[in-house]
Amino acid sequence: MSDRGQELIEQRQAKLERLRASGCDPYPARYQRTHTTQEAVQALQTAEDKGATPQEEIEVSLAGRVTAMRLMGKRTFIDLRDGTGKIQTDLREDVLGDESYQAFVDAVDIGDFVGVSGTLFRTRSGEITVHARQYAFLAKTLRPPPEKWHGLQDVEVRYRQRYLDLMANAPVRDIFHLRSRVVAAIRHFLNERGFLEVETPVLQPSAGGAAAKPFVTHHHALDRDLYLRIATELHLKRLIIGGLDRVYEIGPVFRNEGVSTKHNPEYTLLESYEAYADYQDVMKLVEEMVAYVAQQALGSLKVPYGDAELDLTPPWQRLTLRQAIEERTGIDFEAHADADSLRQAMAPLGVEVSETAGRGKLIDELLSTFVEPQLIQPTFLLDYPLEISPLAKRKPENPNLVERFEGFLAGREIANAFSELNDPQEQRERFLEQARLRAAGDEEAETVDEDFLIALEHGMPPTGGLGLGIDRLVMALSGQQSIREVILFPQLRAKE
RNA sequence: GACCGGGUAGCUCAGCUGGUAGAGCAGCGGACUUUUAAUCCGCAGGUCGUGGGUUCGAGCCCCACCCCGGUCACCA
Repeated sequence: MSDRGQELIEQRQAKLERLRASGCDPYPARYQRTHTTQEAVQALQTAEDKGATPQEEIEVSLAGRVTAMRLMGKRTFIDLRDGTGKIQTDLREDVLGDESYQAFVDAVDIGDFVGVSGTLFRTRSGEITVHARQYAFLAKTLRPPPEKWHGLQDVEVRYRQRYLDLMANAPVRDIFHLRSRVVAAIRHFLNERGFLEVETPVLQPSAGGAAAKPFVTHHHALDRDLYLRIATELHLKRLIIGGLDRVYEIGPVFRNEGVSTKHNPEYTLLESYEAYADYQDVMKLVEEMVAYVAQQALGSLKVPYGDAELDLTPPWQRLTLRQAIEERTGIDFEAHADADSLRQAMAPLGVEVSETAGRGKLIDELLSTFVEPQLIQPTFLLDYPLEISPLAKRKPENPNLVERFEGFLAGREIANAFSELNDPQEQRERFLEQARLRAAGDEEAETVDEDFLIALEHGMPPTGGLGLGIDRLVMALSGQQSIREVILFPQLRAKE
């Protein structure tokens, strides 16, 4: 910290000591509020609407952070903000007394938490204001807050010290209020449909259910490595097997991969499983759920997106993955039965692909490069290649494809779902194929989960399963282009 | 991991072709009893990301490193 920064802290510490010396506790244990700032504003508006006369005074005690001060000699205006809003308070020397007024002015800083009690009135310019008769310091601050007008712009500080970002930037607060409403709406939607919310282990002996590298940790007492989950899928299916016919979990999963505007190593995933449903049923569930969430959280099914808008009204566009890729690249992957053939067909497109990529990886490359960025309006792509879908059930009429869809919105994948594979023998074969890929160097291949296979052998009903990225959904609904803007504490490199 | 851009006062930002570091807000002192980014007068405040180098002289040029952002790679 520079001398200047230290000087600003010392000035505030001196004020703190002055308060203490005068017998004032700068950090009292409690303060009795009668109103939030919002309630106080409403109280006066309600009284005015009823035609109250100015003589019928409304007494309030409220508390908040000082966000602005206008000192005018014998009178000082202070803006107080709490979690509900902001109100102006008016402190006058002739009301508080010389000594008390001066003590306040000498000690207060922007950022301090202060309580004020008095009566409500409107200033000449119409601002609802508390005419203060008493004040109390509730928490003295020792560091200066970000600048009031431009807010906090430095993205590094915004992410590392998110509290400053929330303090200074109202639109940031709005995003996280929105995020909370989104999650609440999802829970309400699923609960109403008879889904049971459950929690499954974060620490797992082997991490399965998705193609991703896990984080490894170690349990000392058991002296064994454990993995942070990369998905909740395999445990939720065990619950379906156990007879909990509709289950869901909302929680963090951890994937040991790079960060980008679309990826954070830990993110929040919704997974749901419904017995006796297939992927067509899940598709309807997703579009209805997202529409419901938007209506609840935003009050509209139309969401601004740049100059255009996203229209979430069901039904969403549906097309097969095969059609989508052929329309945008001219390549029909069904006409290329092996990786070499497909790689040759892709050569003119100029995409870089690794020499070792299998046919499924190549198809996925076509999807993510040429199709996904163009899927702005909500769209379902159906019927994915078997080799990149080891947990999904085959299409009866085409054994190379599975009953799987992904949902896209704002050019990003937000959902992935399938008719779950419930044939234990086929699941075992699929795992063994994954094990071969892993042995060949694919760190993201599924591991054979023997315990899960035993569970499947006890019988799982036909089931439709879903994974939906909460962060990406919130990105689309809030118009954000970076996942860091919708995660309170995104992953950053540790700083000395 | 590669490439591009960025890091200057507590905050927001200027800083020319290399010539002794600037503003606004915040702070401190003063004036001020209807302000709303209050206003007015004055003052103070800098390891220019870090470390080397070139130069008479570096915020600016060169090298290395750190951190952030973006693109790519990675990531169904």
